[in-house]
Amino acid sequence: MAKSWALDYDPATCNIAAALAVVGEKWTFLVLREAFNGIRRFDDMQRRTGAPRQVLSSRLSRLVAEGILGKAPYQEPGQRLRHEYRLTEKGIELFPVIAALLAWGDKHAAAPGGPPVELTHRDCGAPVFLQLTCSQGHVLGSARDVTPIPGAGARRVA
Amino acid sequence: MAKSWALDYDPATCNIAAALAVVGEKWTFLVLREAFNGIRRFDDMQRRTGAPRQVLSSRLSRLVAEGILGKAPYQEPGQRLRHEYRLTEKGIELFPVIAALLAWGDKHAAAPGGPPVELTHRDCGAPVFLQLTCSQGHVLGSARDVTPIPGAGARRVA
DNA sequence: CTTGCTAAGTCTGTCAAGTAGACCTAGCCT
DNA sequence: AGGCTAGGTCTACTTGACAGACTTAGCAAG
Repeated sequence: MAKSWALDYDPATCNIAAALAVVGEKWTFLVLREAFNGIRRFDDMQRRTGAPRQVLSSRLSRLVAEGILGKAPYQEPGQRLRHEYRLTEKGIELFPVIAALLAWGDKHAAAPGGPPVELTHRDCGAPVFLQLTCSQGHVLGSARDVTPIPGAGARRVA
Repeated sequence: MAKSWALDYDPATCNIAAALAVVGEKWTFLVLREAFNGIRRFDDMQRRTGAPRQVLSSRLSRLVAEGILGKAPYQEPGQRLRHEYRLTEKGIELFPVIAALLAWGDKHAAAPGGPPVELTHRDCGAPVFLQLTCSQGHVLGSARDVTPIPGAGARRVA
């Protein structure tokens, strides 16, 4: 690899950093994992993530403020009014991030005994995975087949 | 959605948590981003991520210890011996995580002016994106088409 | 040979954030 | 009235992030 073109561009504009500013904190991903598992209640979240209550409270508020989770009141019969947290569309679109972490974890950080959870296609039941694809329809085998190039919003460094 | 099956299983075994234990810290993703950009030297990393030198030092050591980066000596003519950090195969396989964050950031957290970086297919130049696919060849439109099920390593909660 | 420069760190003091555990509150149930 | 539960908040402690100065090795210029 030659000297990287990236050195000539300003990294401050990178949207990875922007995404991480919203969801990059330690417990946030675990909260999202549980949200994708269908967990919606504070105490279930707390028990399953192990996050301190105060941190969980703060992360949930943040995710609601960012529009990744919605907070809605609901009431079960004979119970008092409660709130539940559900993924919004914006939140659901974070799924590839979670799926990619899961795939990597299964391969490189797995506990013995096989994967504790598997993703399947709702319609046919077959296992689901992430694939790098280009708009010409080629399937890419690895990140080595990807070339990052400066886009419309790129700014040269002074 | 009915009561989640997930409540009956132990979340401690989840490989997402295992992955996050390795790469889940605040600056780690930015370090990886720069690594994928072809940045290999400490000072370039420091300047581009903005991480405090001490934190960067500690994150790089961690990533080397985990086998995600390799530290190799090299020498340019007329220069003294230096070290560079390069992604290992294990590190390269984290690319989908970065790509997923980038895609989400482009859509939901973008600065005006368009994406600062785009991913293209090395062979044909067309834009690259992540696609959820099942082993039957179906392309999934959204996370809603995915059903997580307990896998071989799942443990019921007592 | 002394002084300076650069890359790649380490050291120090300060301050924000995470953490454990107790406490609080509203509504329902007995 | 008293107790239970979900969903928090309060307090005190400990860890980690941070900025800025210092260190070290090797090359180079004076």
